[in-house]
Amino acid sequence: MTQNIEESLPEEKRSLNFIESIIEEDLQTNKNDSRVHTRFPPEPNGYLHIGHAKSICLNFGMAEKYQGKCNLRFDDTNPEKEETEYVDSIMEDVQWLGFQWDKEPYYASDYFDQLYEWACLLIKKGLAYVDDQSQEIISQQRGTPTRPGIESPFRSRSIDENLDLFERMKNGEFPNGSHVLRAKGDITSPNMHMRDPVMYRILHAEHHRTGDTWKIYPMYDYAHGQSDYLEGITHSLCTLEFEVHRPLYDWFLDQIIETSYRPRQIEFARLNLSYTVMSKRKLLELVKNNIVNGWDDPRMPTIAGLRRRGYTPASIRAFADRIGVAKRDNVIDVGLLEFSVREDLNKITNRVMAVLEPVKLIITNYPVGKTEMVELENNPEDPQSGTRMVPFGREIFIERDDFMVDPPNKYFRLAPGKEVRLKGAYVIKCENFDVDENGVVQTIYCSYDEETKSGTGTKQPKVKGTLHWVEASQAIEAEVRLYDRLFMDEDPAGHKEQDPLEFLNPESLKILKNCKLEPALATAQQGDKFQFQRIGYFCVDKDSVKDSLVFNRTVSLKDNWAKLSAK
RNA sequence: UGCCCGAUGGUGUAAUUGGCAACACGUCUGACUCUGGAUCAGAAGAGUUUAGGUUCGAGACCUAAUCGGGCAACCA
Repeated sequence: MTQNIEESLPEEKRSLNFIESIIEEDLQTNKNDSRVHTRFPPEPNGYLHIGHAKSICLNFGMAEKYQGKCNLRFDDTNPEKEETEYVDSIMEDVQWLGFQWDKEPYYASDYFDQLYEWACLLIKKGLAYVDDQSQEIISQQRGTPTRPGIESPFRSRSIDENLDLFERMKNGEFPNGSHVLRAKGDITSPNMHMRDPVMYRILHAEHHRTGDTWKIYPMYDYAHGQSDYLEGITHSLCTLEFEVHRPLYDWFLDQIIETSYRPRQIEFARLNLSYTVMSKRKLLELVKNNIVNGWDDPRMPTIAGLRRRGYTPASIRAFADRIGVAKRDNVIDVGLLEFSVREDLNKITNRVMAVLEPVKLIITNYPVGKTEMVELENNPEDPQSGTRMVPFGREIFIERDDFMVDPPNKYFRLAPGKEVRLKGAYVIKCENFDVDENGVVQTIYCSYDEETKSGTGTKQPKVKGTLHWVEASQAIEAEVRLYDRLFMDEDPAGHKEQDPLEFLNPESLKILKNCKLEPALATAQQGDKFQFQRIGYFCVDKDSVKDSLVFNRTVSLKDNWAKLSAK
């Protein structure tokens, strides 16, 4: 767990977000005995994405900051949609992000008995009734946002009849859809959610935890606040679309609470990312249509996808920190996410040599058959990381991009007659090159100066460029997958007339087959992260097998040259 | 044409509760560099949606308008 920032910097007054302000006010007034207890309440019906990560960081973060607790609670009140598979992936993702929930995970389904009892209590208080009407009729009677509803003819049933009917619903005597339990709200309320909301529906379905014990299941509105109350939650943080549900959240609580303790629902704006879709439905579409290769495709904004892409938990937490929390709609630039990974990977990742699109380079005056070892720093940002020895020889590979027959003005790399430094080795000068019938460069011929060897200090001519390289005879081959953003439009889901799929980036995945890597990489393990010198950050994909490595590009290095040459 | 919420540089978030707008990303300079990365130094960019009002003083408070978002699952 991360250190409490306020503690380590007691004098520095950090500004508070609106949720922190509320919490600190509650702390000052000793509300709920000055406890802070939050919860992250996913429905186990899909994979978590970066938007959930914001919520996770917020909920667990508030608990950490104020020495409180945070529960993980599965909101499993709809047996038709929920599966154990999702429970497992959600737990994995939360822990991977670096958070640990209080005690064991909780489930709304753990409260089904209590919820049922409270429903009976509401009936006895004359505050709930069984409605025999169809879904369509009930919906019609509810009115519209601009027109009030009308009361159900079953609204005035006797308490005994309601109790009897509700019990028989529970016992499975009725088919799906034949009855519901409704709260007696105000059918004319300007807030649709107060117009006699459904508390229970009949569902003859197999629940992932309670099996076929229950034939009736509580609705979100009825279950959520009560679950918060049962767990001692103090601050129930959720997204803005639940704002209009808050009066109902409070209303249910009013009916059952007999203590001074009371949870409070606070809403914040959900995360939107540019060039990304975020809804479960649209993400599912990408998976179903095989536009991506599963939920953990490195182009997906899912936690699993980001993990496979090479994102670190720390980078996602830093991102969540930077974007802040407020109530206004927002669209965060994906660039900020990318900045956050680069920042972290730059600190922790070892530099290695990898040539993605190789072209052969022969140093004509280097002895035939000779190889030597040169010493390279593992990570200049981390003095503890040490150095390693890398083979160098007469024939090497360099990046095709790093040579131009007819270079523009500010090209710092290799060209006929030009000199460059080979990283960690010698300064070479391009003497000649071969092209095939299409004019594609086949081999580059250079000369080297033995006295320019790195680290010897004997002769250090000023050269503008330094290239990465891999010695040819000992190079290992690998597949490298270059990932880019999935959509070309800033807001792919924001067009009324057009489907997001119309904005797919045809180059979101580019597979390079015969990349040349320095031999030390042969032992790289799944998940290992590196900086490919001068190119970007890469990690070993799960598709890797021994002697056939696959690397994913997490993110490129910031490329000023690309910007320059685009001008 | 109802109710609820929101509106601060390109983006996001602040402004210690009324005292002439700060931070981060991005952008642009320059320095340094055996990664055109990183790092370092600096700059540009908003007068806070609009109109009234309260006040000596408003981004903060009040009223209205405008714009944006949400609400009519037996989903969460």
